Amino acid sequence: MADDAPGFALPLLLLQAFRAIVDDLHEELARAGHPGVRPVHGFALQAIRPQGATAAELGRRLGVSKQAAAKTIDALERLGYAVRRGDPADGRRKLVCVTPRGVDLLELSARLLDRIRGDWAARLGQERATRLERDLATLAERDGAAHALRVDAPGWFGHHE
Amino acid sequence: MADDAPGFALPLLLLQAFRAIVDDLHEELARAGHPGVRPVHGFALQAIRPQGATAAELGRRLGVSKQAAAKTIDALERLGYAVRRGDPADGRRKLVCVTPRGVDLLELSARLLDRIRGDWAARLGQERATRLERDLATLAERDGAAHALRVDAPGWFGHHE
DNA sequence: AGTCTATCGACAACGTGGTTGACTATCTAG
DNA sequence: CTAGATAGTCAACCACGTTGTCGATAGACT
Repeated sequence: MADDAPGFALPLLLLQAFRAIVDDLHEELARAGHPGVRPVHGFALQAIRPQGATAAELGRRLGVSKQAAAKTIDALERLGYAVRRGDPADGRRKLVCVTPRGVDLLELSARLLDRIRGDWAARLGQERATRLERDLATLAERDGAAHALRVDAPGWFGHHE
Repeated sequence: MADDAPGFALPLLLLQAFRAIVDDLHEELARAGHPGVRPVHGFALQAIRPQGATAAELGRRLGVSKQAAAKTIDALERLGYAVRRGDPADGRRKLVCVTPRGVDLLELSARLLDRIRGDWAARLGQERATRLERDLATLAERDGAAHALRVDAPGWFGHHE
């Protein structure tokens, strides 16, 4: 810290970069026939794939309650990206599966994110782009272990613990 | 993208790194006598400094409504980090000022963030740390202009537009 | 002065998206 | 067969944003 950037710049930069990428992605998704999709949908769809998941499983993967996961699934179902189907092997479970439209969304997102990554890799240079990702992975570690996804957490940012 | 990392890794990495830093910071803040403070408080306090601000100004700086800003100010006041005082020159305005405790929080946060930055700079090397920040700044740009703060936006991430 | 308009801060109502709790149905171990 | 764990759903609640409205004040214009 005896040198240049003050420490508080880093989290700002990370957040801004995250928002820039996600906003860019969803602008293009909207343009490409997926106007209603929100960031959380992509995360959830990713967490469902590839074998499907139940609401409780999805909740665990996303770090939220099964009730919250169920609401997200409701939204995905309403938007046509997922369907619930009963599990013949277990009467309690309802397997959530990604629809073809959901698969299309994920594949399109992957292509767009590759394109976005390609854009800044072109600006930065391939070598620095790769190193940026590697260094970010280092940053993302805490206590040696990778920080779990935890997109969630109402009030994580907000006014109360 | 003909090479290594798939594009979808990048936003994940950015988000995880952001959370890792912020969680680290607030763990230490809690240990150092600021247990109740949340990320949003630091952002707001920063936005108030150095000359103070009214609720409406703060809302504009943070990209939220003045009512939402007022609620944040309520929290800051309750926690002892800010005070509202009437403006003798303008009967409508109530100037929000950072208390000594608030200044202490900001200075401590700055020191801790410098320390956190120093930690990973030590792991990465000074040169790469500096370049990481520079490259992140490039990433954070959209349409040439820096992405505004916009910590806010209920449902930006969530289920509806 | 008087009036029009913009702004401040506050109050209320509402919406979204998370939470916990309770309940039933079903699976599984003993 | 029974006990306990677990799936999903319903209901209540809470946090944190929103918009709408309102009275008070400031400033400009007649």
